[in-house]
Amino acid sequence: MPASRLPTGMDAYDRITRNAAEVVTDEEARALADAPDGKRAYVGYEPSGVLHVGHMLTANKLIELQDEGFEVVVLLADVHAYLNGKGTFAEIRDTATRMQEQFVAYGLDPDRTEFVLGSEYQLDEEYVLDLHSLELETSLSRAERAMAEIAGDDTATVAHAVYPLMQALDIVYLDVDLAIGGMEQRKVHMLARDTLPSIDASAPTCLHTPLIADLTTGVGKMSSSGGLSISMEDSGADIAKKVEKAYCPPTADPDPTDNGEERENPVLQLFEYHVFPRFSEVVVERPDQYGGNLTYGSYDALETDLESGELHPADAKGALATCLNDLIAPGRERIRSDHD
RNA sequence: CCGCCCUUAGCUCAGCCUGGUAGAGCAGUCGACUGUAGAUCGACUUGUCCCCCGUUCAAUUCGGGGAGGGCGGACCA
Repeated sequence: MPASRLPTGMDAYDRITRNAAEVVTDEEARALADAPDGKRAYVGYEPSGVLHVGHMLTANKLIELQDEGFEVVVLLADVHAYLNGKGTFAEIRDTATRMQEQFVAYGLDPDRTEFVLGSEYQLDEEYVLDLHSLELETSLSRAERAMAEIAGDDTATVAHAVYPLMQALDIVYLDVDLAIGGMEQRKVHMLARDTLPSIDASAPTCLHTPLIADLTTGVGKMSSSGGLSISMEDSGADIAKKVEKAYCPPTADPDPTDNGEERENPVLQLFEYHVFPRFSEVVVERPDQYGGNLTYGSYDALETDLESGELHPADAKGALATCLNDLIAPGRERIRSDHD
């Protein structure tokens, strides 16, 4: 497994915010970057049996933050998963353990990562009363809007309204300075920033990672339910097949669809957000017929070559599949041995 | 609590009035064409017709009940 290798010449602020879609606020992030030691960053995940690229994208950021001196907390949000209808409590608890193992296999240092099960503290009387206090401060429609990107299209339940408020409280109870999440978390985090002062708690700084576009269309975000997604249980052949099918015009900025929907290039996104943060060098194997192998030390160089036509998408895809497979292989081994 | 509308393929829906177990678009799969994918052609696949009871030779279709969803009203001295 390659260690994360950050480009030289970047200051702490640049490294902390690298590949972020958004930071709230910039000033707060700069303050954290000035004195990162002992500061705490966290991400909460609903336990699921198998990590997918979305989990790994935020995990990349956690690994980088560890290297910057942050204390990293991973919340295995079993109660949240239960509130979001992900199964019985016993089932969810079981998957939490496996998820933790996969994060470690992926590269989170077990000695420097605090894994916390939500139910360890979220059912305490003090927590529940604080939660009710936040409920008093929050309109139903605000809570519902915060959850819109998280809870599918199913009818909103009372559980869904409570869910984001618990996320806000978690930030207090886990003593978090920097909340990490995908862009789908932004409304939850904004809600936390708005309402936490009402219980005399300080609002967190937030850093949001981009969402990888749908693999086959480049539209919207990759979902584990709908289209293709890449997960830790994929075999090398599975990954090769999925990457093969990916939408990949020779540009980082594809034209919108006929319906006017914005499109991204998911292959380039995977290079940018998954491959280069973890590999210092990427070798693209290319038949002599087309010019032989290419080597890239940065995402920008690869993007430039794809745009110019020097790098053909089919060759880029081959390298992408190889890299993704290398990233996933340790976790896949972990899953396999669990099944035995 | 009262009333109205909805529930059929993965998705959006048609069909039901005038019973004979079902269709379109999109999606998906495969092929052609591009050194990837997409676009474009060509072919193909898909269903406890929400559940229960009843009428009938026969119910997705008619009747009753139930569940889930949407909307409106009432209550809120």
